[in-house]
Amino acid sequence: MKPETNEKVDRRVQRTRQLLSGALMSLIVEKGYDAITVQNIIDRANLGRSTFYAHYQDKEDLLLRGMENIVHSLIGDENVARRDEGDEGDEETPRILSAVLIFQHAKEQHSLHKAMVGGRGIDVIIKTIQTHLSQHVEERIQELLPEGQTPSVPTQITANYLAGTMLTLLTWWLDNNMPYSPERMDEIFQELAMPGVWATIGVTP
Amino acid sequence: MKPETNEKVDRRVQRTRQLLSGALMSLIVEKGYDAITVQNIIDRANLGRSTFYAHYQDKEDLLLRGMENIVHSLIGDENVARRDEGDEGDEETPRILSAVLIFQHAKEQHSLHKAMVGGRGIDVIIKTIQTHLSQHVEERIQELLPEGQTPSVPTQITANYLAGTMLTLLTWWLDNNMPYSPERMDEIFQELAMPGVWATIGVTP
DNA sequence: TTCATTACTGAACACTGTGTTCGATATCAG
DNA sequence: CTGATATCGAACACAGTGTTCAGTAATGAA
Repeated sequence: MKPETNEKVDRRVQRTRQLLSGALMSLIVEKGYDAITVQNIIDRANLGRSTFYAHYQDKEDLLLRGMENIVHSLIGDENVARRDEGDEGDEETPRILSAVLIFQHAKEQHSLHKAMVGGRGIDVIIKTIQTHLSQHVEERIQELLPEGQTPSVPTQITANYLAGTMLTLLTWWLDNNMPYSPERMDEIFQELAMPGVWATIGVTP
Repeated sequence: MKPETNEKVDRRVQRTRQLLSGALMSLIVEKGYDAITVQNIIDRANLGRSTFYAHYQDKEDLLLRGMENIVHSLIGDENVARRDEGDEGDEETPRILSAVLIFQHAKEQHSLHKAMVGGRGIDVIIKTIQTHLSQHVEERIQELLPEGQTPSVPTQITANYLAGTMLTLLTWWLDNNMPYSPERMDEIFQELAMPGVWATIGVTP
């Protein structure tokens, strides 16, 4: 409702939201999303029941509103908002999606990642990540596409395919206790997933 | 007949299980798995509450035990148990996974498919399908692998990748109201996913 | 047909978790 | 200081779960 003026939020509100969000995150790692009750959350955060419902509709609402942060903390901001460029230096192989960053990040915070996307992950989270990644990839493809050329497969599908493959590999890797290095996983990703993409967009790296 | 095998189940038992399973399936299509209560199921099946709990632990138990049928009805028996062979005739392009059958099947029963794997699907079902498909694919890859050759990527990963890609595409297709024909989707699948696979196993189709 | 066995019935119950309400209390900004 | 706003927490109504048990019905074997 209020664009900018609304910066006069009571300090208590910010603190409350942060406590709730933090409580949820730590509980997710500990016992998994499904097993968490609202009572657990407010106990952990030391807040009253009605306070919780004054801020969020339910457990899922809390999860969803904290999603931005979660996605960043899962995938890494570098990847999420990689409008930057870089890749300069060597032109040799353009990168559409740098799997290595994601796998490295997952290794650092593997408890969180495992709770979120491994095993019985939280499907809302997975879908969101998939959507973000997919969008990011689609933009990258558009950039790489030669002038006026039409790929043999709609870019939306290709983007979706790449994002999905990324998550499939990540999930497998986490479920199997990270048996290869992030660098190796990136190699595998590039080797399995990319040839088809290069062919469809008519670029030979 | 089976002398010893404990197949002497009361006809009522079979009928009961079938009613419950059928009730669950129709309810899934109607309102989605999450929204279903045990009460809904027994109302639809016209059975008593205690009868339900005499057979199954809970809603998920019912789902899991009926899974075999479900997976078959989703993927199509031809694909699930494709130990057959065929593929004779033309040797031209060996098929590891025939996506066209799956997409065709999904089109015929798209309400069920959508409820199961589209949008907010049932993750237990998706995981199960992924596992079955992945196993099937791994066997096919082993068959195609030239004598004594070691692929550059572990076959388990490749199989997982292919099954995951299949499901990613299928989900996208269902979520977007099947904008292309099953045949076209199969083409896309072969074009995007397979080149990397051929490269890693050292086969050029 | 008879009859012991096995399966289904359905109401009652205890239990867990949800989401709301409201008066009392604490903390805010000005 | 003061009025506005946020939190507290107990109490409540509600929905769904899973169990129990005495009564009833169907089954299959003799």
